[in-house]
Amino acid sequence: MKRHVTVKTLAEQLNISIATVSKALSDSHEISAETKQRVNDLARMLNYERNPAASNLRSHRTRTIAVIIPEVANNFFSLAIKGIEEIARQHNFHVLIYQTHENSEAEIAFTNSLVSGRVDGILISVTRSTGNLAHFQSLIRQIPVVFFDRSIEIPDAFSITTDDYESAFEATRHLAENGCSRIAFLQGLDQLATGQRRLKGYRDALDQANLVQPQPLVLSGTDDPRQLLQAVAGFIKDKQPDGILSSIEEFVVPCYYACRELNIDMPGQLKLVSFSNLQTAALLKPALSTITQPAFEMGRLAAACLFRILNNKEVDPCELPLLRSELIERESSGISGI
Amino acid sequence: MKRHVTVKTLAEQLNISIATVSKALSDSHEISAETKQRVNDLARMLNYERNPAASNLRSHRTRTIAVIIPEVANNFFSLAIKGIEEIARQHNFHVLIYQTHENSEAEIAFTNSLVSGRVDGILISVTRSTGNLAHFQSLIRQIPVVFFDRSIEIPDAFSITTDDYESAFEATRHLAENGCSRIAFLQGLDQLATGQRRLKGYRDALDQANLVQPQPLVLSGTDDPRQLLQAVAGFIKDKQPDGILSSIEEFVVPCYYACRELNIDMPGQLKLVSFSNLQTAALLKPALSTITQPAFEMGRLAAACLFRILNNKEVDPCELPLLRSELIERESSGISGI
DNA sequence: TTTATTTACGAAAACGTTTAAGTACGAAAC
DNA sequence: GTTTCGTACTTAAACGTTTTCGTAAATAAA
Repeated sequence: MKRHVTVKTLAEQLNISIATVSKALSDSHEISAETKQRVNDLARMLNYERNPAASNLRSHRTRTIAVIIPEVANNFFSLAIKGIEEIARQHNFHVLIYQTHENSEAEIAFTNSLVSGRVDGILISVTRSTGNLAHFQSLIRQIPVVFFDRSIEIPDAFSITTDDYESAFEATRHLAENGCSRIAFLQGLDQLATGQRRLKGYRDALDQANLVQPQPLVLSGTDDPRQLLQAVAGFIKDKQPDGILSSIEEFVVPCYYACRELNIDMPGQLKLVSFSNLQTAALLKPALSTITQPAFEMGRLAAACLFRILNNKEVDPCELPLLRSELIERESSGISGI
Repeated sequence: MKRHVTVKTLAEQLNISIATVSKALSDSHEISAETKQRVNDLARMLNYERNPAASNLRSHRTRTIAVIIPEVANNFFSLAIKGIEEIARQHNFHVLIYQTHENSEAEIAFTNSLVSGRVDGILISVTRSTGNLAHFQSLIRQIPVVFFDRSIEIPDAFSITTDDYESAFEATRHLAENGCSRIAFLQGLDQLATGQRRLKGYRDALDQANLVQPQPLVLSGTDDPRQLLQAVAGFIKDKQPDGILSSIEEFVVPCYYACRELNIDMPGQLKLVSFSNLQTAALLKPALSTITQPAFEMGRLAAACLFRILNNKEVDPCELPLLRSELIERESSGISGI
């Protein structure tokens, strides 16, 4: 095991001080071009890599960001991570991943463990049960934070979201126009502003189409994914909707299975539109109508926003763009048959 | 902005030395129960979080692992990450994510940037074009590395893989038994041992069924995902297979579209089985027959293996379990119609 | 010529931990 | 009664950078 090469090694071999080496490596203007050249050459030759711990400790910068999300194994979030990682790469930053599994206590534990200088900034899509605003109030005062998709309502918080209200409104109207009169809403994000916006879009569209039911047709999400099928099947059997707008992708598979189980023809007896980033939406039977969020673009934008903040550029929380989702009408919400 | 709380703060308030504080926080046997109690109480009260950089620098341990994969936005890898993250959580470790996008130079750059003490260990699923064995030879001597799924052939390297040969063999036989005589293989991992094993399973099964063609029916993957549809459609049109075994999930959507485009009835004229972790496989039209790898379990296992190594437990590279994939026969490889 | 200013570098002090080595004290061993 | 030992601490030196401040020489301004 040969000795690890440090700035000291380089300094000794070149007969200069470690300060000069350090400055040369970070391309300081204090150092002559010639010296920089010599240092870089030797560094390359000896495969020198600066020790990140020492560097972080001294400089209070980590070149690392954290991404906190409910689940990695989800089409939306994995696409978002892809976008985030791409931007981080451009800035030569490292990316830490944390999954909350919709557990808001884990979320708090993660953020707490991050404020002590492990990362320079945080990108977060909160748990569906996140309610502790005070925690985030204090968090965003300690470290740069950008929320994406699932944000919470804090003034001055940076968040990148999509046009939840408009797309839910449009999808609901689309169902109404295609003949649905009992349109249900599968809510997965009850407590969140994101979920509330989608719900409001749905409600307003119902209102406008004069389809408001005496009893609301809204199903709240369950925590246990294994119970989802039963919950959805029970809901459909019970409420007999002829149209469904699902606010999260997780409901899609249960909906399809429930229809098979209950012998319901989709889209004949029941039409479905879902927020979803399924690559196979068009290949399903029937092809799924989706509200497709620009997940990749959201990841990129959220990360870009964070880096602007980290680079001390002016960012106005109120002027962040609202990304547009796309309603893609396919068989599941169209006329029967193919 | 109030002063950050460090061991020094705690030491001063308790009138003990910082060494005692540090040892108390790490539950050293040198410290009395009473002192530990006092330290921990104060730490909690002041929201003390140990500075990771200082800790890493001094202790040469980071409590961080890196995961290097081709893509996050892929059902197999996102499930694997989920498993990895779960195990890392149990050990209170942090997880860094790096995407290579199948670029082996990026892979080398990542690993090089990691050996200088940024992480304690690496989990990697290599690029499909990874060929530089020497690089990995030297890497595994510098830092604990565990390969998963896409491994490379280095003696003494730890790798967690599935029964690629057997499952490819079985799937091919399944196609043959269901009447296919011109069975093609869509190769996505040409250079890798993983891909070679799958190819061999396919070939041996063809051989056994006496279905070897004079001209091999093998399509190599392309680098550009946008060209995949054209490549697949061209291949099918050209070679006229009546059965396809696809070695990666990326070929699935192109296959379905190609069939539509070429007006080929699946499974009537062409049957398909693919390595895949699609959640919607059963809902496609026709439902997709898959070889489903235990991605989540692989992630867990690979991570567990890495932690055994990090904890200096004996691990014999040759005795690592071979995980079993599951062949799930559905409509796409079955009899026509539903 | 004298006095600023600029350029290129060095000395040394951080950054916040961990840990090796040392110490004081009481209890047990002889 | 001395010696040994274990317990519960302290001291001080790392770990490998970055950064502040200082300085000598060279150049420009006066």
